[in-house]
Amino acid sequence: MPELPEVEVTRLSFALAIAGAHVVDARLGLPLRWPLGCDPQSLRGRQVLQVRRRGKYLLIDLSTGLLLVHLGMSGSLRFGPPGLPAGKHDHFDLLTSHGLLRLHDPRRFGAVVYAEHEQDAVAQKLLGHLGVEPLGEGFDAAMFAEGLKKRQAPVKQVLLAGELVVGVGNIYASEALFLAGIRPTTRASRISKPRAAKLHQAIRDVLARAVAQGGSSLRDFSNAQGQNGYFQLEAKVYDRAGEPCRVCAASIKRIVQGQRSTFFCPVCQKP
DNA sequence: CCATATACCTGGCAGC
DNA sequence: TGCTGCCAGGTATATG
Repeated sequence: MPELPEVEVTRLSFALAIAGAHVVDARLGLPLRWPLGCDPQSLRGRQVLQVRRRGKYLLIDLSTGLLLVHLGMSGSLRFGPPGLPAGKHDHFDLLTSHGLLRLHDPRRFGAVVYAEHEQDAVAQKLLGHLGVEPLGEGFDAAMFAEGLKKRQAPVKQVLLAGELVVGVGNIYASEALFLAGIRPTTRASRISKPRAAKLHQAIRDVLARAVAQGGSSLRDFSNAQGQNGYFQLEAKVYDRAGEPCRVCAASIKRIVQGQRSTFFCPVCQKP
């Protein structure tokens, strides 16, 4: 479900409210993608310092250690008053002095992982290979162009891999490639420097705009306060197979790349 | 090392 | 109503 914008929107919606809280209790539901890695009750008494984001991971810094939270395909976080009984898909609760942080994740591809330090092996196995932050200073057009040159895979799959740049998932990969006028099947290595620069800008634009719109709320996404996002209302190609391109009216195509759906305009996007 | 396939899991929906 | 098959926003791991 959540790509970088949804994760960032989630973070923004509860980070300030939870900062400074003390952990009163924690509980697990059914197993998630990876084990927590500690006894949830051992978190009692620790203070929540801040909530950061790295790619699609949320990092909840505690006075000792940190929690890495990933929303997988169907996860969402809620932060609100305690007391609501856990539903069948609520698989992690962090009860704090400021409220209850709850992970709801029907498919359980998400995870909450405890690490003593961000540099520890458990954390680095998940974070260590991640590419640069697309909305940060380190996302440089020239470096991005060079990175693309080294990859033979289709550009869409290079974006999804997250080793060049993080946070671009299946929706925003299709959207960014449309904005850049690049066919998703184009080999990354064959993208010229000017077109790479255009894609670089398109990625920044589409992600920043999606954050501003509160993310995309396909199916069940909403932020930690339960509010929906509106980005999907302005999707140019995603999930629009057979519908007219908003620019040239040609029929939007759907193809499969690496077992994932890709959408593009055959006229606006050149190989 | 690189590129691609597989596995994890539940629910919604179209079609019969 | 209920069955079947397909689809879904991710990514570590296995395989070629």
